[in-house]
Amino acid sequence: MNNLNDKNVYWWCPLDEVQLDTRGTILFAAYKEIHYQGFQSASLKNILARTGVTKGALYHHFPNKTELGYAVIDEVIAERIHLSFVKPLQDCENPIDGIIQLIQSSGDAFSLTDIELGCPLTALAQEMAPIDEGFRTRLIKIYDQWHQSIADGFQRALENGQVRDDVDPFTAAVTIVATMEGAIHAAKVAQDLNKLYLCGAGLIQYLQLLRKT
Amino acid sequence: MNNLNDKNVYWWCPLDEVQLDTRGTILFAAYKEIHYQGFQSASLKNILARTGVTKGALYHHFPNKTELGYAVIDEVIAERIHLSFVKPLQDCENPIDGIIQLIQSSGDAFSLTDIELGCPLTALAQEMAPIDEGFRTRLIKIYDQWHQSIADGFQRALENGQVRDDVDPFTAAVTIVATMEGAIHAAKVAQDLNKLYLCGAGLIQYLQLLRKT
DNA sequence: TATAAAGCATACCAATTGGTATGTTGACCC
DNA sequence: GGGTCAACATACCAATTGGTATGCTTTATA
Repeated sequence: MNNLNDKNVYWWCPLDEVQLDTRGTILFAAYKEIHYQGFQSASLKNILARTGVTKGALYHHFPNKTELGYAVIDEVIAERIHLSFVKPLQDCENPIDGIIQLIQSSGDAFSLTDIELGCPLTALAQEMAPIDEGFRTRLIKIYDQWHQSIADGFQRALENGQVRDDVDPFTAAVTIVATMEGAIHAAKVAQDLNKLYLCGAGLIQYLQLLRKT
Repeated sequence: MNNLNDKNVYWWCPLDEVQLDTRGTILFAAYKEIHYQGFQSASLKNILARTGVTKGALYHHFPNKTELGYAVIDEVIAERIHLSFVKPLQDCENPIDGIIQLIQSSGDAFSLTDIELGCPLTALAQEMAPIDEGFRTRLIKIYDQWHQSIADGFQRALENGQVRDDVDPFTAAVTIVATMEGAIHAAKVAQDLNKLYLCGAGLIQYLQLLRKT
């Protein structure tokens, strides 16, 4: 089995150097451990060993492993997705231009390490959605916001006559998110950034075709 | 945590009633356990308990858990994906029509149970690709074949003048697979077939726009 | 019919798991 | 200066994990 633990700074994991209090230290280490191993296989022992924090401290701040997982979603992953994919689209005048720009800039930003681990949201959702309802509701909330932000953009674009009349905003939003997550997934399995670029190109072509001619 | 073990027959898991030899019984039970729990959390104890097979029998047919996982990919998942998504496209004259038909028919075929667990290929790839190279190489092989079958179709369509000249066959293939997997993922997290239908509609719109006008 | 090997079954094992119970320390408050 | 509480630290625990060693049948083969 591989070991990526030495690579600490990457796109999904940017706040590695900042000083954190004990709770934050645990939370962030848990996030990294979960991102790499998945939640069920994430080892508290590993988290404690890597941080130097003791078990007593962990169970002082979190009642159990599940609640620690919930906190990771609410306080780390949600913010990360919002910053990366939701916020950049919120104030653009043309959503198609905005998404294309997002695809291109994140294509530049992603390193091979990012691709090796893939999107933490996708990974956790794949693993935990069928198993624990608490995880699922927290994860779907993030997706809902993501979908909504894109759908809102398309709605405005529709009113401004920037996209074809037969485009349904919400349908387009869910499809685009699905393609983006599928793209990162494809690159992750292949361990090859080119797969990401390919899907990016395909998605851009799709978006261009949605413009009103 | 939920328990889906009572639901035995679904799209991803069709050969539940057929008689199997000991090796096949273990393999199939392992497939179901892995599909539900993931590989790392899949419990040999569970597999044995559910099948009535003993540990001695398991370790007679498989040297260890990892090799059992490999066998599940090679002998169960690969075949399942091929039958569901690759073969139906192999002999269609127009790939766009073929894929649209595939989307519609699998939209009908999928039950809520199918969506709850999602695509076994995606799940295993998300979990194991970064962790074990043996898993990754076996999984990427399946994706490669899937991509190639669609790319071949688009290549033919390009030559027949059925799609726009600016369509790159392989780019389109990877993008379409990404969207399909992303669609199943979205429906899985939402536990809602409507998300699947939405993405299906979005993907069909994309495909229609790829036709030569 | 003797022999070898495949096909299991039972019992055991070290290591790891999440979780808990109890103790200690320092800061703040009255 | 006694009391209180948050913030830890240490030690321990039952359960589960994948894996192994050994023994027992049944079947094919010579």
